[in-house]
Amino acid sequence: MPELPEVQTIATALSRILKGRRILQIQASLTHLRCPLDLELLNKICRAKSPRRILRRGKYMLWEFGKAKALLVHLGMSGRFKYIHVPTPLGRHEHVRFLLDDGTELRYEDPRRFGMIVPIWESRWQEHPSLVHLGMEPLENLNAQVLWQQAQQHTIPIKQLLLDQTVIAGLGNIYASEALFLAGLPPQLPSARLSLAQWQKLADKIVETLQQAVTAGGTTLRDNGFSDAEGNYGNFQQQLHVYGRKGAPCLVCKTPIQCQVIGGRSSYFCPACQPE
DNA sequence: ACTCGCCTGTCG
DNA sequence: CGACAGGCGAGT
Repeated sequence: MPELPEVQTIATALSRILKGRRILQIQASLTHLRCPLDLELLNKICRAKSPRRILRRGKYMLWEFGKAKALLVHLGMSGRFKYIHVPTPLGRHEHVRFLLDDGTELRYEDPRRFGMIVPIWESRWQEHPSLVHLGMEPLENLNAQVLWQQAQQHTIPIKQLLLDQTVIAGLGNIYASEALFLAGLPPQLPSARLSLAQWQKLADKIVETLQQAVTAGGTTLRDNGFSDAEGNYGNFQQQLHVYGRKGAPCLVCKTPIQCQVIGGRSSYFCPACQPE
């Protein structure tokens, strides 16, 4: 479940690894992840080339090889990259190999196969259907006024709205819970009921949380096992206030943290610090 | 706006 | 051994 900070951390690590390195060949042991793997086109784009840059948009990564040549990569639930610089037998879920020109390789591992690696050829990547509907980029153009306006049209709980990628791109379960805690807002509050001032505070806390998580290199928990392509773990788990802390005392007021399913997702909050 | 299907590891 | 989480897109 990599969210924006984890995807950013991975993109940064991949940029380091691929800088000045050419991709010799892409191999795959499966025909599909979430989408079909078009090996032929993937190789056509990447073979003997080095990505100009690796960008992130929401939870997507873009490996840009040219104006109209790119790989669109999403890690789904369990996708990760591993940098292999010592001969290592192929793991059961290491589905895609990127062989590099110095004898090292990148492997894409994804037990649940919800990720995607999609070649974009001869169309601007900005227009790809997966990207075109994404909402605001939180670290670039989060706008409380626009959020407040959009929220007027929704009846769903605020926590659920924060996970809607067409509204804000890149937030997932961990950081939505944390931002709501810091803003003092209960996750079940109907979206349309937030005042503009509350949206301004929430937007600030979203930015603050994500920036700190990027600085910490993401969040590594037992159930996500996150590490970047170089095997570095994140540190933000030490700064979590509510996520995964059901029954534990609130770090501010010692009230036990509650967990409630909202929109089908576990939502953690402090009933005292986030009153209705 | 809700439901389903895609998957496998982990938990009860 | 069954239930379930969980992002996203397609279908209703």
